[in-house]
Amino acid sequence: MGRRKIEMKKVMDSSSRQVTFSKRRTGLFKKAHEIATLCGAEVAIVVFSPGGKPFSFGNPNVDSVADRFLNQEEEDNTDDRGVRRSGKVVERLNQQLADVVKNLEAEKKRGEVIAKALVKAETKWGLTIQERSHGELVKVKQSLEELHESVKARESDMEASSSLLLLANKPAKETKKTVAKSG
Amino acid sequence: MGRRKIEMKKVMDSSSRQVTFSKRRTGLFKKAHEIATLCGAEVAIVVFSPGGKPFSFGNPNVDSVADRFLNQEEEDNTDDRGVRRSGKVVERLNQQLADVVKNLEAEKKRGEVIAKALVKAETKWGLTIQERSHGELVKVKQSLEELHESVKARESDMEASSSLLLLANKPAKETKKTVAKSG
DNA sequence: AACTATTTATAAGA
DNA sequence: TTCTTATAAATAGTT
Repeated sequence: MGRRKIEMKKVMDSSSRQVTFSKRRTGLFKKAHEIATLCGAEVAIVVFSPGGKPFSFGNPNVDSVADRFLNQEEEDNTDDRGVRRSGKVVERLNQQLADVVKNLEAEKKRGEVIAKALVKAETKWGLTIQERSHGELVKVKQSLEELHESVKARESDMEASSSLLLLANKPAKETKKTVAKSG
Repeated sequence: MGRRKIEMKKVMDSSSRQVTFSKRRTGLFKKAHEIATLCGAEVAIVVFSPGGKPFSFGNPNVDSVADRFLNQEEEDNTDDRGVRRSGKVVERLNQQLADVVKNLEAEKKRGEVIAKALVKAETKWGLTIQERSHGELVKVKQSLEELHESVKARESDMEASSSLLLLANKPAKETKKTVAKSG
């Protein structure tokens, strides 16, 4: 779209590649803004420049769109031809997933409320937040450590599951070993 | 860009709004593909149509770009002048968060591999994998989701704590800005 | 950063 | 929906 048509391959000159990136990023984000405005669509874009710098566009914002996408990607279990794969299993998993997500959303909100309250309190009373926040930080740290432990625990679970899978995958029909463990 | 210039406001006719969306989504993704190709840029786009249907584009793929973006944002705690905000505490917390997130990512991938393999196995062998593995899969997925959400919850905590810390350290100047961002 | 000659994207229309 | 086509926009090369 300019003085000449260009080949659709990587621009080799690093300098003009950067220029092209800047121009086109602007154009891309403009288009995104337009489709959002014209169609009431939610959009999120993340781009890394050739230099590795991140740029983002979001309407209403990147995070909310990303969350929405991730949370419902689980529902999308169609294959290339748009045919729904394995019914019940996926369906059940989705159900459980939905439950968990629901619970967590609630927790998340609770956390936000508390955080905001804290900040407000500080603003209003000018209290010695430092001490108070220190307590908070300690809690966070503890939680993180617990989480870390949790992750480690899960790792063994995963390995157990992997083994299971390997068994399941083998054409073997005789090896009816009692597949134990998971919790 | 067409027979007439149109106002940049929401198209009121639901039908033509859908048409506009389709056309522009195509164009948007094309542009994204081009900037990726020409500049070697990584791009991820998620769009929800006015009807609420999700569409995505990713190069190399949505998830990897999203991960890169999210992980990187956690690392970026510099202000406008490139000065690192609040020192050791936040730094440590960030470090820990990064570790956890890292673990999570690994878990997630492994989980996906297993899930896919399971589906394949089922298709290929027509075995009653379903029953055997169902319990396992459920547990794995559940664990992963719990873990994921836990991490998210922690992130909220982190932000809250960080806010408090920042307030406590209040250097007087009020600047936002984090990463290049528009929209 | 601007400036255009061209190429693209796309609003209407079929 | 898919294709056409008249125009508006984006942008490659230039200054």
